[in-house]
Amino acid sequence: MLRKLGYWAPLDKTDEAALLALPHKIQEIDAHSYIVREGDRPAHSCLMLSGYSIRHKTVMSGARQIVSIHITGDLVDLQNSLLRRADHSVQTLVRSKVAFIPRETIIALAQERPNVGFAMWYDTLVDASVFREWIANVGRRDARTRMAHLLCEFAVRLRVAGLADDDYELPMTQEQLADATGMTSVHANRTIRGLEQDGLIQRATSRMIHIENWKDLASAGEFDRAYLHLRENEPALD
Amino acid sequence: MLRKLGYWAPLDKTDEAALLALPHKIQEIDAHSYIVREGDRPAHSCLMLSGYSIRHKTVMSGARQIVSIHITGDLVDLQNSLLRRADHSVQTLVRSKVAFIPRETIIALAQERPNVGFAMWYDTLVDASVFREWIANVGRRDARTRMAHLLCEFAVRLRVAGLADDDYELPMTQEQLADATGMTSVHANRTIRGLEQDGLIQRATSRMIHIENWKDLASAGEFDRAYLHLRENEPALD
DNA sequence: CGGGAGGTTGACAATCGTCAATCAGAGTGG
DNA sequence: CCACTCTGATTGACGATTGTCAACCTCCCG
Repeated sequence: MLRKLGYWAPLDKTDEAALLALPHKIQEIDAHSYIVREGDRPAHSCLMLSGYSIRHKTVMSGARQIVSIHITGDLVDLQNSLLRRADHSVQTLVRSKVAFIPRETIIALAQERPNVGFAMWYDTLVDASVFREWIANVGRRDARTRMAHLLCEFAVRLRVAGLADDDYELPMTQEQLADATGMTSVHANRTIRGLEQDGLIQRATSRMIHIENWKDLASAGEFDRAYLHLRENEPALD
Repeated sequence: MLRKLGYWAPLDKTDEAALLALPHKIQEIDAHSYIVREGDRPAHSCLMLSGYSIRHKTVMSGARQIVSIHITGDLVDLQNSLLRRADHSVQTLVRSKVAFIPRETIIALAQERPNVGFAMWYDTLVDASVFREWIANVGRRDARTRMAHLLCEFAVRLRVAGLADDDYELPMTQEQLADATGMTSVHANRTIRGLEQDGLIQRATSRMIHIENWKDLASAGEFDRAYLHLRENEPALD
């Protein structure tokens, strides 16, 4: 479970053992519950063992912006817990299982085992790369492109994590999709229907996405997976 | 010079000495030159010794999005150099002095000296927090608010670095401001003139900004410096 | 069967982009 | 010192994308 960290950096057996030996508390969390709230001083980091969560910020006018979406296996809260004060909230999308790990033990482990520290640092760097792509996404692409891009990103990440094939569950309401892409829920609806009507995706229910035509969807979303910094031997989607 | 890292994490004398002993090559770089291009595999990280630089991405339609702006003292390129492949470009805004440090020596130092490694990791975490704020900025705020927010961020960062007081140089064209805030240069012009006409800022030339009324500007920009994760004893701007 | 959350649709308005022209200032060569 | 040129700033008219408001629908669940 905790081994996703080894994805980029080489970890030996003792590193892995040390990770697995980290003290942690596993908890089932209801859908739509907050794990961390903006302004908190969280004492724990957390790892998604199952389910999905989002990170979001609230601007003063009251609007919400989702800054990232997390799937099973993601280390969600390094960011908030290592910095002292949470600059954003973390919330589950569905009922999820989450492992909480005390902040100090993570820092201590990073200092004792440089390999592990580097792996976590690398994870932070990849996170930052995704953030940069999202800035470009909301800043410089139109609604249709943004939405297609989000669907592509989600598909690739689920695939890499071994959680989906061509069909996948997108556990978000259209309002949440809108908050992630910087538009209104009405426009999100029109946009996603547009993609469906053009034959790029199919939706069995509003939450189940089937990618009809990966090439066209990726092209509509101007999607290039380079920013995810996957391993080079990772198979392409189509 | 290299000591800004000690801002957040405690570094002892030997850590500082090790940082200063890093092999590096100092270079003067012309205005508007690329330090790294998207797609490169850079072998060096760099530190701004003087001047300003930006990081930007280009979307397929050709539009450009600036994802961050860097000032003297910033460690600019940890992101690109540690990840193997640059997902964005780095470009100087003005003639600048830059120290290049080989990627491997940084990684080695981080592993030998956990304190230094943690300090650099922390720097990455703060960078990521700024990215998140920018996602919210371009995703959920209107043009006027975005522009005011950018001006506030720049003012605070320059102030903290000891590089400016109430007046400061904003070494960007309006087209670059537009690329940072996700609008067009025409709209950036109208927006910044709007702020000036409402008495929030004054401009001696188009590059010299004087903040007339910090409270109103911060409020117009919905600016809350928490996301910069400054030290708590950092004095407020006004 | 009723209630509620989320999805869908239409009419209209506001923000912002596009295109194109003009202006201002800095540097350059004669 | 002056014409020339180039880049960036400024402005107006117009159009496109996206937001707002409001209604209605559909499905799920107790």
